[in-house]
Amino acid sequence: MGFIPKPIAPTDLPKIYQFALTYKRNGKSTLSTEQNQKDANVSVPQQIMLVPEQAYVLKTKKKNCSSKSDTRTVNSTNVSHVSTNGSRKNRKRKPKGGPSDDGESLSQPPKKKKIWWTNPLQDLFLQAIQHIGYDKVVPKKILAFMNVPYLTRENVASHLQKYRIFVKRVVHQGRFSMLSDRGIDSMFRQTHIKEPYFNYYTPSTSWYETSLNNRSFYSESVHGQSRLLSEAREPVRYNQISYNYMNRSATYEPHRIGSGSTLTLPIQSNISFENQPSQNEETRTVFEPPVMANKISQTSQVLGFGQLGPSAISGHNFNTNMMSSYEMQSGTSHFSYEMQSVLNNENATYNPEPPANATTQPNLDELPQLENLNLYNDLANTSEVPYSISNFQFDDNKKQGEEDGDWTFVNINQDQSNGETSNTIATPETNTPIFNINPNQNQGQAVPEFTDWSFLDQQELVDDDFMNSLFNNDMN
DNA sequence: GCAAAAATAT
DNA sequence: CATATTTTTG
Repeated sequence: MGFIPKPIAPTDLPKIYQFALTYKRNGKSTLSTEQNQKDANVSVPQQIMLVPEQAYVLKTKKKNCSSKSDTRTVNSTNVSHVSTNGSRKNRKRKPKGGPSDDGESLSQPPKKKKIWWTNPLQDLFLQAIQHIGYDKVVPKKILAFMNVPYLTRENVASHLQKYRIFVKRVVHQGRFSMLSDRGIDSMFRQTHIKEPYFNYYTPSTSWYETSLNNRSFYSESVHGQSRLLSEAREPVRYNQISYNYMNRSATYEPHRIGSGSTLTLPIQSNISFENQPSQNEETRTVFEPPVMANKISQTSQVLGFGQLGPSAISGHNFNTNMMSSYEMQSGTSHFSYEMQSVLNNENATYNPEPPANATTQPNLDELPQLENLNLYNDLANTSEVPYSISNFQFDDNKKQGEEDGDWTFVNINQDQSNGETSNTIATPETNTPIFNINPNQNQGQAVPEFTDWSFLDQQELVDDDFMNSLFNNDMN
């Protein structure tokens, strides 16, 4: 006869009752009218008025003994669970505000409306995380940033929980050694894309798997080589994402910024160092270009994978993965641009601002072009591993995990003292070389030559890893 | 009936 | 607040 939007309120039931009553009396259905509702309100039986409590009882009973017959039972005490699993908790869940037996409970719907995380909401949510910083983000801050009236802290907390689980899963799966927040966010956002034209992803695949398998977000390898070894860098493409998602993702794409975007929301994350594995909390200098070129021997730290063996593990330290986003274009690095933004945000503390006010666009012209950090320019001039330009010392305080197949930070050492460049990957704690990563060199007997380069194909290694080394480590 | 999402409890 | 558990939804 009609529709009652969920959640069903107790006051909706008289209407149903009215329909039934009218039908019974007149032998036909009647749409709800003012008159009908008035009639209903005076004649609703007590049982129906108590339906909310009933429903709870019934639900509980149904779960245990699947008794569906006594729909009239109110306030049954036979609600305790019959646990078939001894270890399982067996508590009764009370609706918030606890419905009492009096009629007052009827005026307070015990259920909250279920939040539907639409794409705009989701975007805002992700922007909040980006703005606050992954390691500092808490529900309350997100809530303040989002400034959506009907959202509660609980809503946000629940969603944040899901987000963190997602992040953890992505990291653990090890498909990518490092992901910028752009990568993570776009993947996470995929889960909430509901528009039909996005639905050519395999429906039966869960959203994160779909995202992980969707390699079109990442540029293909060039010249049949690992991208890692190539200077050519294709821009990340967002072919299948509508413009409003692109806007957020291409945070540092200068030509796109401000060009009629619907989402010019805060683009810069506040990089937090607080949770970095550093002994002190003092602000560290993360950038010092002039030193780099003259280094003979240097070490940087990147994420590695299970190939490194059981010792190369860590917990889910993901704080640095959620850094500012950026986009590389072929041959042209925006890396220095990125660095400047990092510096700008170095001491940023949480400062909730309405998204509309948070559109800080870095001025490209004012940014020093730190050519020494132009990763891909350097790559163009070397046949060696791209992280050779890293001269940041790494922090040895990384936690070590237990499992094989997990990821960890590893040290990548470059030594040029012999006139030749040698690179090794080493354990983070003792800097013990695990293998030689120079294809044409063998760095000593203790270090087996490394031949399996397949892991280099797995991810957008270079920029992220390098960034990671910047944020994690003191300057050399 | 399952799994994901969201709500709610701890 | 983080996380565990339950409920709702698709």
